[in-house]
Amino acid sequence: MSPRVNSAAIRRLNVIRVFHALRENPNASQAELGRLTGLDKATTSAVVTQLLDDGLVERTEGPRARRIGRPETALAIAPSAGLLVGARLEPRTIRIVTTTLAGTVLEHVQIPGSTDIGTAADLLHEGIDRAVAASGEGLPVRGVGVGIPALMDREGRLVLAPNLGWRDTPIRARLEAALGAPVYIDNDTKAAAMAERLFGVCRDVEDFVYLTGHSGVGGGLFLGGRLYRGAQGFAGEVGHVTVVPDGRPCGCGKRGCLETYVSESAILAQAAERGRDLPDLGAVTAAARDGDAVVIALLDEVGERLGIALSHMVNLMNPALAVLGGNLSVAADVFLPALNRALERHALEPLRRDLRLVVSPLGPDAVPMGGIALAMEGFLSAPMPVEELLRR
Amino acid sequence: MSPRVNSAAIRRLNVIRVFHALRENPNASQAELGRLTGLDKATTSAVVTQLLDDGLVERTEGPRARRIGRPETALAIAPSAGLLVGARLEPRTIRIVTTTLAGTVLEHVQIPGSTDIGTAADLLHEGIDRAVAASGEGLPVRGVGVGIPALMDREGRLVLAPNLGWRDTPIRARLEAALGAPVYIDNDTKAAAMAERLFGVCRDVEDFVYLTGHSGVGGGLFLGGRLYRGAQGFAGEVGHVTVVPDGRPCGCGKRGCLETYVSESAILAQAAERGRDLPDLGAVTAAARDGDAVVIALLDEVGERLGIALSHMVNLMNPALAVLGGNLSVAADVFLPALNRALERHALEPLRRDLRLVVSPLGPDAVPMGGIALAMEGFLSAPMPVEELLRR
DNA sequence: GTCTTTTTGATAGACCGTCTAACTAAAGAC
DNA sequence: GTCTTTAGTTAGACGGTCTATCAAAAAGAC
Repeated sequence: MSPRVNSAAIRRLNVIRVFHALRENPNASQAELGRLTGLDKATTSAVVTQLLDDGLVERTEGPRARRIGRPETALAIAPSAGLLVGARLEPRTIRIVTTTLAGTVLEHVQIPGSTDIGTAADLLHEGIDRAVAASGEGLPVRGVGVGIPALMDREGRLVLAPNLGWRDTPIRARLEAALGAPVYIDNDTKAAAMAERLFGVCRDVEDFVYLTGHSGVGGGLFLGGRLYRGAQGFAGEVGHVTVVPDGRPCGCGKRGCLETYVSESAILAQAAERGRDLPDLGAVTAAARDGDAVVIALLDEVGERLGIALSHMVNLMNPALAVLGGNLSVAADVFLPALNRALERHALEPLRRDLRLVVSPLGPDAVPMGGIALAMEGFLSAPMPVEELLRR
Repeated sequence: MSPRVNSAAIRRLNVIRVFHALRENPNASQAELGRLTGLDKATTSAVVTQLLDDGLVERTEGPRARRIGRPETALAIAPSAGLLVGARLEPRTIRIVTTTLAGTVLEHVQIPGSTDIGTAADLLHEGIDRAVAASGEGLPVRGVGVGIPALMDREGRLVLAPNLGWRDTPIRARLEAALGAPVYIDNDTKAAAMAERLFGVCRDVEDFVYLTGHSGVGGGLFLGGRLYRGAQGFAGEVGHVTVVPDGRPCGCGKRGCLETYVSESAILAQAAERGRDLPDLGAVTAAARDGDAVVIALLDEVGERLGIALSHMVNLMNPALAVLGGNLSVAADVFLPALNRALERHALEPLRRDLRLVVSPLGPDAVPMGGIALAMEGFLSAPMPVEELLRR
């Protein structure tokens, strides 16, 4: 049965619109919010009044434009309205960020993780408590968002992490019980794509793909103005797209997967095979910049293979933008020419012509900020997702 | 600026829900429609009253369930409410279908096409006039939907058809001026996917991919309950996904595209290269069934290559269902084993495990019925109130 | 300094939705 | 004939957005 659509649903939708407009434009006036959202000024007034009453928005001493007419009163998301928590959960490290409801970062915490998923969840719980304590004096936690390098289903169960040995854990339920706050949890790359959309380089882009490298290689699809999760929640597994038939064996049991060539560990392994023992991707990139022909050739191959996979995405999904994040941004400038050559060879010209290719500006906080994005969306559309319906 | 959301928008949404529920369940009662759509019975009553007043719905002599209580009054989409026209426009043949607003087929027309896009458009215009004249006595045409084997942008301009030499033609505007009815026009495979969703095998599926072979190979993506068009409208170009590095040259200028191996002409060409001169795909399939090892090996390769491309789609989009249509359904049973082997080798296990693979039941009318689907959706969600539309 | 102009923001009232609750209608059950 | 049950209608409550109007507050004209 589909959710009911009534006046309350409309209001909720318009509250979300105004909230995001104000988040993107701090110190905006009511009149400006009306222009930004397309809402009537009477409606805007009603919505803003509600947000003020709810304590989510407050009047500020914004800089006044010295203009003719009655001066506007500046508004902003109230820092006292509560906290959001975002986290990246990985076996080696757990990274936690707390922000205001507007997404302004308050605290960073980084702690060691655990290869045991249960222990890792406990550590995350402790870390969040610590980060929240450091952030506010009695501020309520409005939502916790977590990104995990694993196949996550739509109910927040960890289904499988091929490289980590994690499987079948109802981690969302577990954390929600422990934390006593709403928990939103998803694949780390999907979370990062959301961060790119809300805080990064894709704010006005309705259709983009996000590619990231870390232990593996992940893809996040933002299609038609929504994060696309797929039937089971597993969409975007670009790391396991075959780029070399019968190629290198992968942790997933197949062969020739993209991530057996372009993940950090894969690049280091290939470098070692060619007689270059390097500690990390930074060293690899440095060697390439120093003119080491073997390493340059290797990164050329990396770019080419990434380009093949991206070409598939371009041909299939016709995105307006492709974002390279995670480790991929470290070496991006070195392999970009090869990647572009691969695009020219494999992507259909009219689709490639208007494709923009950018490096993520979010750095190592992309995934935790993705958690913030998930929590923010979850908090705002908590009761009922009308947006979905109205987009059809 | 986003579209305004007000009470009228809610009503429009609920009208659409009720309409589709009634289309899928002819002779349903108001009470049943309320249960199907989740709407309150008062709301259902209001919506049905409006639809009756507008003449879109009529009371029928449906079979009455002999049950306790007041008997229901059966409803149905009124055949007198108008016509929809669907068409497939190709250089060789133009196929036209007319239906009621409910999608019940009234007339089929098939006429020769033209390799000149302008001439083809004129022929389509004439053919539609003929089909409409044969269908109804003064029934208004509520919408015309057309599927074309070309890259179509979101405004209904034909951008490029690599194989046909067609490019840059504002065909939607042209037809709309000529026909005097709203025209909805899209890539043929996208249209066929819509047909599959409204009339075919995907009625309850929110996430599926549609693969079809004709002159080329096309893909239609239905993601998250919507037809996905991509940033420019070009999404789904699976025919130009590279499946063989440096493989056979393609009309698009690249090499190794899927459609250079699995389109009908490509299969015939490959058969000829191997000493089997066969007239069409039916003959190829027959030869394979008769045990011709060369042809069997060829179709195995076809299945394998299709499987590689489908694996990319599965890994990237995690669909619940993949539909094979067009020519692909002719030989499907022969190459299906090879296709499944390719899926096992290239698609991630948790994504493949729950994937259903089916052959389209719509046959050669898939694209024209897709036109019907486009026209129906267009008519229902036209920005104007339905009443206004009916006055045209 | 005063008046006019301009813009912001609030508010009343029209209008249009859905939903609750009460009602009427029409059949079978007894 | 009366009761029970289900279908469908309708009045009224409630809550949205939108139009129109008004008060407030500043700059500019004089």
